[in-house]
Amino acid sequence: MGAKEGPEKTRARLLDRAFKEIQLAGFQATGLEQILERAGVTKGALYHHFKNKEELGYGIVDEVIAGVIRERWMTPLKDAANPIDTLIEIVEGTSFKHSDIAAGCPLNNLAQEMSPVDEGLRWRIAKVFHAWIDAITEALKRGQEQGQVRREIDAGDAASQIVAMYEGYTSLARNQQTELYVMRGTRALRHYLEGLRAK
Amino acid sequence: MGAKEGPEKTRARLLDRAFKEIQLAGFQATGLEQILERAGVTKGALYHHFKNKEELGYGIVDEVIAGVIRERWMTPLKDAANPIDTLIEIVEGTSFKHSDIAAGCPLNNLAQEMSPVDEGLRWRIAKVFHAWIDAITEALKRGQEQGQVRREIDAGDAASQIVAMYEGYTSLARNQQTELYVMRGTRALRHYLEGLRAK
Amino acid sequence: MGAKEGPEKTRARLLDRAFKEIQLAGFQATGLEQILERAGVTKGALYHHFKNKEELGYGIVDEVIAGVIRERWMTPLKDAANPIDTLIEIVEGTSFKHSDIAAGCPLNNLAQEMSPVDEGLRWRIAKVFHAWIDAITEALKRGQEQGQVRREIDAGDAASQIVAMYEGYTSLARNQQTELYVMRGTRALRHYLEGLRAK
Amino acid sequence: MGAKEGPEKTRARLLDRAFKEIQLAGFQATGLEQILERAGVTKGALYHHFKNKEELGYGIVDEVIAGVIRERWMTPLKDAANPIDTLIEIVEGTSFKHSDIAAGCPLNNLAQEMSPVDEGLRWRIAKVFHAWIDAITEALKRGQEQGQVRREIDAGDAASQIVAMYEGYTSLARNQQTELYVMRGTRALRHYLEGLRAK
DNA sequence: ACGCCCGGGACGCCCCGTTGGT
DNA sequence: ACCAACGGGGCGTCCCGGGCGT
Repeated sequence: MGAKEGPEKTRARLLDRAFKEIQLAGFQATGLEQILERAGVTKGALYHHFKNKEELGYGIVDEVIAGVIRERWMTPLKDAANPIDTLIEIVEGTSFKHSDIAAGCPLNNLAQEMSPVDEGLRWRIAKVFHAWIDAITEALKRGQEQGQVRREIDAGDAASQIVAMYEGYTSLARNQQTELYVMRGTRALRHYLEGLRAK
Repeated sequence: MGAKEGPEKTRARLLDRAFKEIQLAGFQATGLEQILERAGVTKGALYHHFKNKEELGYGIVDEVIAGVIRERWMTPLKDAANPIDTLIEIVEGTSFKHSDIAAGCPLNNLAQEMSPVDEGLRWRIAKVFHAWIDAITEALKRGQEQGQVRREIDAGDAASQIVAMYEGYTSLARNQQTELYVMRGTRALRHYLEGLRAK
Repeated sequence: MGAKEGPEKTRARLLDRAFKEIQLAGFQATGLEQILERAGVTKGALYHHFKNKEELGYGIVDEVIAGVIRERWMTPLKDAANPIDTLIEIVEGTSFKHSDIAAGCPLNNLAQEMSPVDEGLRWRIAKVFHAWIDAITEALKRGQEQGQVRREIDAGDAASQIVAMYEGYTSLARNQQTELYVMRGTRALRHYLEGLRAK
Repeated sequence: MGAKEGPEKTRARLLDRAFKEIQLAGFQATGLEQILERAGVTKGALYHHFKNKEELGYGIVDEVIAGVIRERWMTPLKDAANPIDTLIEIVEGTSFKHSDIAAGCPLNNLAQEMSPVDEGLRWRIAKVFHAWIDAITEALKRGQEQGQVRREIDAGDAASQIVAMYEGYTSLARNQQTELYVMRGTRALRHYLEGLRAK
């Protein structure tokens, strides 16, 4: 089976595999059997760890996706010498791999698909978005205090702008399946970020 | 039955109602029976006009959604005296109604949900996005010729930026269900558009 | 359209095409649309000539299939100098073409598929079988009077035996899709028929 | 519920009931829901044991029908002192009950209905027919070795003749719904079998 | 506690034979 | 003779519990 490594391992396998499958086909289009098969786990095990598909989704948002965002954005920003430099680095690190372009941003994907369908999921996704924007806001505020970021801008507005642009371009790229919009997106974001620097 | 106004009317009712229901719950989560019931049309009529649910989706994209975008964006831009003024008007016309915020942009909603699930749908959505960006690009180019838009900017880049920002903020607002991101979005877009004006 | 040749022509086209399609896939598995398309006739026309699919089936049995049997068996037997010679000729005329083997005997096909499903159809098929066996019986009786057929055999029994063997081997061949059973069938039938000759 | 006797029991119930219903109305005309209801089993159970209706059909052919034929023909022949006596016993054991006449031979019924519709089913049915004829062939050969069966006949041809006659008369009887053809069939078969005896 | 097999039903989509109005 | 509309099922899928074993 591959299991026999303790329940925590099983749970992690489930979350990990479910996240990947859902990323490929969307939440509703992904059957539990499919996840189970790929994870090498049985239905009994799934329902031991999660009450239902919805709660599996909660786990994915709260643990997997939030983790991805945290690792990619929050952690680097936490102890960044200069938030703008760090943000540029993050943005420029965007993958140009075709599969990554087609994958899009997991948080936004789930948000768009599930927001009207499942209030609990919507709410959890909203929390992650909020935390994300908040982390950027805080970083920019610190930048303002340190004289690296222009004082007259509203940090919250700027953080929103960064996330909105990021999601907007990522969405476009995902649908168009072209590098073009990834390029335009990173360029536009860098341009915007440079414009935030204090003179 | 409520019909009896010719087949074209029936087809239109189907498309219209399907669009609305899908906008509320997403494509996959919306059952055909539900659409049928609300439209006051029978299953036979549906399958007379459309081969299957997928082709109904194609009709929605090609006719309904493309029509909405065209009406809201393309038509005003077509004979705009000044593209930037017109774009600002469009952007500022964004509804703050709670239901509209929760609805989001139908094109982007479908794009995010269905792009990985249905290639035919993805392709049709991509075409609409392309036409949309193209219309803005052309309008900006005309603005450049007429000395209303800064000559040094790339019209295509700017058009992408406008659409990306619009979709990004709309997505955020839809998930957060707050006016905040609509406000931030319109403000940011107006700011961006003003920055495109020739001095 | 190809029509415009009077209603009788349309009806004939319908029957003919329906017979062919049903022969290929069975009665239930053959959709009306399929028949209609191949016949180049519209649904309205079909329901003008036949009350429903069932009655179309009746038409096929009474007119097309009965006609085939009549032409192949009854007519030659009607004015046969020697019934045994004629029967042997008929039997040896069996086609070895792969498509004909797979087609089987239309009467028996319909009989096996539809007898438990549609009493009206069963009854009409039974009538055709009866007429068929009857024709052979009569021919054999004439043969007995003319001293060509052994007097001690029961003509009805022998006629049944001929039809039963014919249908039995045809069924086998159709399912096995091999010439083998056609060969064995014709050989066995000829052998049996020879055995009926008066010494 | 009625079950709770292990999965094997459920599967058997499904096969058994499906066989009976199909025997009454044909494969295509028999709805799964109908089978399920009569079997006292739910759809979930059905699709746990079988991939789809087709595979249920496979199960019926391979397990139920093949079993019936085996029990009725193969097993008695296996250790028959004299194959001809045994065959006559089998043939004379044919039921004259009206419901049995109308039922016909399950193997031939399925063969005629489904051979052109489902290749997988056709193939499986063909295998059973082959095994059936083969068993008779072997028995006759043993009879030849033991001096009970005439040496000059071809055992394979004779076996085919037996099956073809059996199926032919059964078909006729099923369609005509008369004992007449069962009588004629058994009489003809006995006559034929007696003719095979070594003098 | 953890995992597995078997089973449970509710829909989901779609196809089919059919009927009005012209 | 025809187009448009009708609506009943058909099969299959999906998410989910319960009983057992370990």
